[in-house]
Amino acid sequence: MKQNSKLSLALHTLGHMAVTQDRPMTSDFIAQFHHTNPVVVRRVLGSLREAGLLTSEKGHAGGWRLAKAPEDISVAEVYLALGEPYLKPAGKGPDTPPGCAIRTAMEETVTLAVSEAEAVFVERLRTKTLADLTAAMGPALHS
Amino acid sequence: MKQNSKLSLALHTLGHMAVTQDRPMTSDFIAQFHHTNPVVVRRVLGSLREAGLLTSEKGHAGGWRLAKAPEDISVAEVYLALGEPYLKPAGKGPDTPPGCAIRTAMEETVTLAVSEAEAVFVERLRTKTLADLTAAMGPALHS
DNA sequence: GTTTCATGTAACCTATATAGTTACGTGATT
DNA sequence: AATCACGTAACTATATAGGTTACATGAAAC
Repeated sequence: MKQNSKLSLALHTLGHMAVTQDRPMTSDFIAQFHHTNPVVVRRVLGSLREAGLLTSEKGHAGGWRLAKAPEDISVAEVYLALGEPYLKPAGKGPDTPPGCAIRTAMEETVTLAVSEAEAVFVERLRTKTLADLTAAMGPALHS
Repeated sequence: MKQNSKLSLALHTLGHMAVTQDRPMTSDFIAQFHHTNPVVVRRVLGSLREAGLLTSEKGHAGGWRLAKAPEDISVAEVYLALGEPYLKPAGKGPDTPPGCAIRTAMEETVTLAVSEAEAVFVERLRTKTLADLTAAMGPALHS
């Protein structure tokens, strides 16, 4: 795994689950095909469960399942469920003095632009569902 | 300083320079009002010099100067000069297998959305110049 | 011409954020 | 009762960014 990898893991997992909906997926299995750790998988998917995108069950036939149909889950929902925007506002260190008007003006400008960019980002993701993505590739599904 | 602070430092500095254009500013002075280190200042401003936004001179009356008038420098130019987008594409770790079609499809979607968001971000910054920002605050300039 | 001042860079150190790991608990199924 | 899988806390490892030191170069002052 790497840096901004929560979204990557979440989408990769949901993509596979959209294709294989018959039985639940275990964290261990997911960890294998994403080359990461089961605990990390649980941490990330836990956020998605809280957002109502997944359900989890313990025990023998346990594991993770989609809580909704793939056509009812947009990529934006997944992104927002993780609660971690790509775009973080400029250098807002707590060390900001806090009295420099010039600095404040500059950062307000940047923060505003970031907000607008993020809105566009989410809007683009909102139009894509899991079903759209898996349908677009047909039966060529390995790994 | 903190995380994404290069842009913060660059804009803070250029803002002050737009107000005080008469004499050059030294890296030490800049480091003081931004609460950072002179070497860091030189590293960041070096990028701006390469982009043609600043000039630097050594020696007794040396330091940094704007290479253009404040009304001819947009915030976007500053951002682009730093060469480090806020938005980095999703988890593109080199560990990508590279053969999973599902994963690839998911990441293409995200990458596209990121590109569009970044375009909006730059576009917003393109309409703001240093002169716009310093003019908007009047003579209330401390720190 | 030598001293001083400022930038230019390389090399290294440090702090922080993030992912990975271990360990142990809970509930469900066999 | 044993097994399986999630739930979570606590710790470790690592990658990145910023900070620091050191030294070189060039320009102005003396």
